[in-house]
Amino acid sequence: MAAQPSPVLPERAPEPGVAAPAFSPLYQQIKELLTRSLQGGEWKPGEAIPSEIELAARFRVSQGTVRKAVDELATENLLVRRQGKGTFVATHAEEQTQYRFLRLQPDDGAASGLQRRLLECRRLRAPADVARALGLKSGDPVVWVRRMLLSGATPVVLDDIYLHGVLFKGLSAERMSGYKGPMYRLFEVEFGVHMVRAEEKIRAVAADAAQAALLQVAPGAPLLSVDRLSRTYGDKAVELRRGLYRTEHHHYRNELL
Amino acid sequence: MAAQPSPVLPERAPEPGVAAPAFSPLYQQIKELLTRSLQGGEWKPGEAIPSEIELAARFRVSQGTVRKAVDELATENLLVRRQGKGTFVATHAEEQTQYRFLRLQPDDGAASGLQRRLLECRRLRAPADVARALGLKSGDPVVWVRRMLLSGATPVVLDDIYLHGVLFKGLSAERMSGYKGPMYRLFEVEFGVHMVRAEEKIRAVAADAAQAALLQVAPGAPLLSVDRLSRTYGDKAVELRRGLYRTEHHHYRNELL
DNA sequence: ACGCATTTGTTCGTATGTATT
DNA sequence: TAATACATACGAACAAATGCG
Repeated sequence: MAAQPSPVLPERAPEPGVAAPAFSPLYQQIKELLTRSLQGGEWKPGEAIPSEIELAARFRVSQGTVRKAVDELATENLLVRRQGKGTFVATHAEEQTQYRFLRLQPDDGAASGLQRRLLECRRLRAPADVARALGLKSGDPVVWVRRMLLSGATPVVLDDIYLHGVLFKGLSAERMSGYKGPMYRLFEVEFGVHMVRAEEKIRAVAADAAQAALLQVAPGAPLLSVDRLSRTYGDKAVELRRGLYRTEHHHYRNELL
Repeated sequence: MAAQPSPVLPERAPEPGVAAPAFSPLYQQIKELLTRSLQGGEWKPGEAIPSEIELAARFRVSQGTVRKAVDELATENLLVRRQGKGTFVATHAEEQTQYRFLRLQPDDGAASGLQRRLLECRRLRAPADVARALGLKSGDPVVWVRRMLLSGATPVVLDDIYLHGVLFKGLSAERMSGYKGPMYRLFEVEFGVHMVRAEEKIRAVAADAAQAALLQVAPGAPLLSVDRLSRTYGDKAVELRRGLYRTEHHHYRNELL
């Protein structure tokens, strides 16, 4: 391991006016350095990061300080600790729950078991609202994907997905349709884009004619509208997803802490 | 290391049937003891609990072990740490955000500023579904509250609230209408019931005639239906709340981690 | 099957820094 | 200024889980 002398050192910045932080605890600095390594791809999703001892040596801090930094990254779901094995970069590729971000559940507890059906996959220029959400300029290239999730024969979810055009350059219908497993896994494995968190805005809307036809409900039927903005390392927004959920036999579940 | 007289002692509980943990780390035991003290009312919401040093002495463990237990209770929002002052029991009575559990937001960022209007407050016998949710027998007494939240003159939320009848014995319309501030504060101050967490099930529904009239929308208009089950210490369910939200100018916001 | 090395998990102790009163 | 309380940081030891020889 390289020498890499002390991270940034507290060093009491002389802040006169407003009380800016201007200083952060050692473990926060370590956390920041770890995040940057994740962002830079030094360790890829699914891989193990160096042991706490190694990291402590590399950053010239104690094991306990590394531990606190790793703890926080683990509670934020960027890392996963496994006793006796090591600490691993979180991944969508080997997850117990199929859909980590999908909060929709059948009203009876049963396992979801949803089938995918790909409807569209096309490159187009970003509409104004999509561009704004993804931090692009209006007209910049994006990939548009439309797909459905079905429970048996009945449609349950209609998703319109807009992806950052540059990051997802080679994405095509062929590439998607040949794929088993969650979309976020494909993003990760094929494009090296790992989603770390997301934010959703939920509304009740009435189905218009086209949506009603696709979801096999009456026009005007109430649907749950879920706008999801997903972010990768560094909180960079890379996906905007507009979902319409049928909620006659499913519900969106949320824990309030 | 010290002899460690130990608080509860792991002591291999003789669990015959199911594979229970039967052992838990010291800090988990301390956490459990602290939770029990909270539940028993030894420290009330808003009060300070003893310092880490005192707790360490009381439980015969190190300060670090107490710290870890308190850390977890703080991340679960049961306790609030304040550097230099102490650790306090979380309370709804002195909160920055008015409604801790209400995730509804105006589409433009502006502050909510919702007015309350009490419609009903009555004691009745629990319907089967309410009883089941609250862990009561069908027909047991519950308090039913119906109220609205309005943004200016337009209704936004219609809530039907069912409360555990025994715990909220003296609750009446007079007592509520005279009250400023969030309902959960009233519950806490007047009835000693502090809500620690909740779980919501969200659907899109069509407004029936009565709901439409109250919320001033067309019959059949899409509404967000939010069923919330709130729990106090020990995860005891004490409130079932059925909310109907108008989402033309508001949305339900959720963070996915 | 057994033991050993590795890695994270738990617990203790101590010292020092920062915020509050 | 001093006392108190939480926050940070270091070091050490042992426990538990894992994987390998």
